[in-house]
Amino acid sequence: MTEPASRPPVGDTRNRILDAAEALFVEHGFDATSMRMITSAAGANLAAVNYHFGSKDALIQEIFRRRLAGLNHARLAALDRLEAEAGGAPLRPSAIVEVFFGAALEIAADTEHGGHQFMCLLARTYNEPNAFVRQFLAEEYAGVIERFVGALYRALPDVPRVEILWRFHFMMGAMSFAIAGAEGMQALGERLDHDPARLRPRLMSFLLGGLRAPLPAGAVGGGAGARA
Amino acid sequence: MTEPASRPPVGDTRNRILDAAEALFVEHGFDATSMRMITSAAGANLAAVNYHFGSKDALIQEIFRRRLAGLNHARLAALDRLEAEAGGAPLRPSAIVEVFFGAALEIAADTEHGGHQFMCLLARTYNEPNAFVRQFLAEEYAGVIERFVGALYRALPDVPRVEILWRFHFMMGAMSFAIAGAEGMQALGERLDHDPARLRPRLMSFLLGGLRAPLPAGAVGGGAGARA
DNA sequence: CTATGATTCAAACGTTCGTTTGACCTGAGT
DNA sequence: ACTCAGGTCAAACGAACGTTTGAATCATAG
Repeated sequence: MTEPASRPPVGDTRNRILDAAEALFVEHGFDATSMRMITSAAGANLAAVNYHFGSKDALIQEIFRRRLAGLNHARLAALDRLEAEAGGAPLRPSAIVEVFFGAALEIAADTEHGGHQFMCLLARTYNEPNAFVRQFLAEEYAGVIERFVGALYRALPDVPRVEILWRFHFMMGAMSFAIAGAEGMQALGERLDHDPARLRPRLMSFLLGGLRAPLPAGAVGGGAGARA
Repeated sequence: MTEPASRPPVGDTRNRILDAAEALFVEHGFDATSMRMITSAAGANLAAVNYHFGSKDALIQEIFRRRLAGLNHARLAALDRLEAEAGGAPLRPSAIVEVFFGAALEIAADTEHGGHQFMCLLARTYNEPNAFVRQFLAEEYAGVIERFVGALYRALPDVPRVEILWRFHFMMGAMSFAIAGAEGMQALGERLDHDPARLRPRLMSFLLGGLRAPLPAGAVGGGAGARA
């Protein structure tokens, strides 16, 4: 049998390693987290990572895979539902933005099961120079981005597609900092309430304001974006 | 004499190391760039880094120091000039945003002297987990952020200061992705023109749209932000 | 009870890391 | 000519890295 699925002390070494590695990668980064740190934090033997995953790189990929699959599937399903309800009519931009970025914020609000830690890791990884990590993220996201950018294009027909792509990119940056940068922000001087319940409306109004801002002078169709 | 300042083959090993290290850090990150990569790219001996800088960490700090000092000084000087011209009247939010983020985009547009490379490195480093890099950035930025957030607060008296702080943070995220994420964006599927001359108005209209967006429901003074 | 496959373990592998050392070159000061 | 400080160099340092190995352990199936 491949998965015994019996009672309590099941093959959980694998999961303990995934959880410990995720937390350590958030705290120190990929390169600065050694196999010995991971396995000792997980209470496992040094060889356990290579036994269960094959290599450190494969462990990193598995950490992202197990979380991103659910996230992006939920995003696409929610967009499908929205478009089905609209029955061919273009969606409201705010609804599209809510689906994509709200899904991320919901995971980031889950501090119990490591969701917040993972989203910090993911947000930082967008700018990771490591080649195979970038490629893995790009493959995992390509289809989702295309779907959402397309939906926004239909929702904002006056805005050129390239402008929507750029603004989507800007929105990703704002979300990235909203999730991962809160600690770094407190270091930057001032007090701020870090209530995760208030983060969502804060980020959403900023994102929508940016998305629907008047187009820059050079762009075609130079008018305002559209209604939300 | 400390600086000979004589003719051609002056003590430029130090500068060659700084330039080579900057480029390599952009391409591979801090941890993945070894001293041997740096010194061989700079055409110097392996021991040269420790001789001229003391350690790898000190080299990293010096790379940021020599660039950030000028950038943040220029930002503060431009804000001083703006406030002097206004003669006590609050500034236009768009002018404040232009000064802070325009200064970064100007350096990022300079591909000749490594400005673009450095801004990519800086943008990525905002989310760097490395402890001493974070602290160094925080110290370097604390005063500047406080000045600009204060100016925005006077320009937008209806917006609570904490909301301005958050939106400034979001704007930093958008700028970070605007500068550093362009390559990662192309990997995400679609074609996009990467004309640096168009990047600035694109980002600026997005930032201003977000900054002046209606406040989220929970915030005090729930009205719109302000004029720009 | 024994055989089997999966898992854990201590120990070592070879490599690369950042740093240090001491000799050597060079050019200006006396 | 000699000194001496600033700079460069090849070589080595110990430590930590990711990975591999082969034996020990364990639960279960025959």
